[in-house]
Amino acid sequence: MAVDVEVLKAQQRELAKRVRLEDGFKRVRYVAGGDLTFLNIRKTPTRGLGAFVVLDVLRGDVVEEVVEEDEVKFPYIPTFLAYRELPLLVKAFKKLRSRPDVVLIDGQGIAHPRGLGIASHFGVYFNLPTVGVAKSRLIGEYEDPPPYGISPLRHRGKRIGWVLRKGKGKSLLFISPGHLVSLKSSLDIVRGILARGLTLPTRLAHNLLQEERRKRLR
DNA sequence: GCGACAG
DNA sequence: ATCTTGTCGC
Repeated sequence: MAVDVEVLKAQQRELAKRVRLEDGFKRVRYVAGGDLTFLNIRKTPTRGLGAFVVLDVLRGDVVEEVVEEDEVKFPYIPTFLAYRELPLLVKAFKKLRSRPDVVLIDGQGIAHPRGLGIASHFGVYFNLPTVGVAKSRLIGEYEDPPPYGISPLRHRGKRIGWVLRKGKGKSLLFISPGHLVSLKSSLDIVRGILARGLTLPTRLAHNLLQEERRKRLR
């Protein structure tokens, strides 16, 4: 039988009660970024690769990289992304020996119908400060931000995140707090990295995965 | 019922 | 997410 989404919704609502939007970090020096890729996206049990890259924002270099591989059986269902990607993200994160101050996850934080995007889910699971960094919108309304500008992401009248435009004619970035990070800090953390001319660790993890994927594809 | 819908 | 090189624009 298929997936019982009602049970998962109840679980998400329960976990969402644990999400805290007060800053729970002392500094933002070691920032980790996590992402996943799949060897064959058309099949649904498929092989997945998960990676984390830890960036030292102060020195501007990469401190640690890890990659893990596993079978991914859960399908992609909008608003239930974590059930597909969290297991491998958890496995990869446990392989890290350094302890990042904040973790960026590819996907939404609280900008989710039940307030529990994958970044929040991951944050509650490890009780660590997390921020969701997505390339497209799941929920919320916003005004198109000007080049190099930002605009708030709102849902039901309240702010749930930010939309950032890196440059002229460039694509958008959807930022939202995951867990133990305030709305303001979620934006400051991301802008702090970009302002130093650094690549977001989520992007570094993505790049690392593309290389690993090509290797194992032959 | 219809359209939207992270990766 | 993936399939895919060069190419147009700043």
